[in-house]
Amino acid sequence: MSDFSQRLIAWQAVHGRHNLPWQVSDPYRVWLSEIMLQQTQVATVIPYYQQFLERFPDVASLAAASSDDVLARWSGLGYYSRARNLHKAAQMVMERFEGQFPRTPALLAELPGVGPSTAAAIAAFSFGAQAAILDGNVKRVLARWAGISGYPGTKVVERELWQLATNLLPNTGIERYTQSLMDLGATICTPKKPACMACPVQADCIARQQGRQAELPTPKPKKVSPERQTVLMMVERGGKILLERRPPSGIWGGLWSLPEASSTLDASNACQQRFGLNVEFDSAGEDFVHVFTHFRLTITPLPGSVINQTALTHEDHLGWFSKAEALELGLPTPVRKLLMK
DNA sequence: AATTCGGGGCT
DNA sequence: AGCCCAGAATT
Repeated sequence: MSDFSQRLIAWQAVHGRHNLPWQVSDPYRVWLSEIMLQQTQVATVIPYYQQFLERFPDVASLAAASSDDVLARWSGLGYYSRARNLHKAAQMVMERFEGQFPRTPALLAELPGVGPSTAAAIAAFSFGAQAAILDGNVKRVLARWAGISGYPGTKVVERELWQLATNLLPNTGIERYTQSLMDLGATICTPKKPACMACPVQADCIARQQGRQAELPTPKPKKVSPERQTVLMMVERGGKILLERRPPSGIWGGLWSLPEASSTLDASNACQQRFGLNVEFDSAGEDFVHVFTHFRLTITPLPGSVINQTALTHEDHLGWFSKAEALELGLPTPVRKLLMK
């Protein structure tokens, strides 16, 4: 049983990934990579990671940055609460932990954006702590190897997987073992068509013995994703466009976005009410669909020009930007696409 | 305990 | 057109 970890460690040494840019012992770099990699694939993260490190080479520089600067570097990666929490956590490391990352999973998990699995990964990679991770890769590997059925998002199944992950930990070599689980899930024990013949634990894998690789882990029960609709107003005045900073929570929290209207008919009224602007709108652009995890958003772009300004609006969450200036901001992807056209 | 957070890559 | 990804915070 304990030989599970030894087989994985031996396999990783030969067949694992060894050249990922965050495979270092600097806890700042490990932490940054783990946050970026939450629900995000390695290939997507790499360019963001490198640019982010150039701009914020250490935790002190990140803590001292403005939130606009941090969000701008995150723009396009998604799950923007990660960027807000990252910034807060950097400040917490500076103030509460005197610039040094804490060394235990429990303390690491007190940083915003660091949950149980991420805390364990940071502690294992940076400090060699005996801590179990449980990300999507590990859930799949363990559910198949141990033949655990049931959707891992439910509490019962998740508890069972955590228990198993903890029981399987090796006494030594935690860094390579942790990496081996991620590597196996990413390269061999893949969601579809796993390469079982190349797997170091194929001999005692329950899913393989029972031919249930395609059924495990049990998929999330699917629901129809609702449709939503919005109008994004592209209000121009003297070569600049009006952007609005979104509230800190909810969709696209904290990002700069085109102001929304509930309908094309309401746009003119909305500009008058909210911005004190008399705007003449052109005909609407072509609708396009932006897909989120849990709903589909149909966007109607609506260009318009300011006729006159009836009230002074010097609000902190509003701004006029040239196209070039706007593209430097933290923007949601569909807004970025609209501005680039 | 279930839902809410993005976006891209892959099949 | 779905599915999945080095999940956590919120409700």
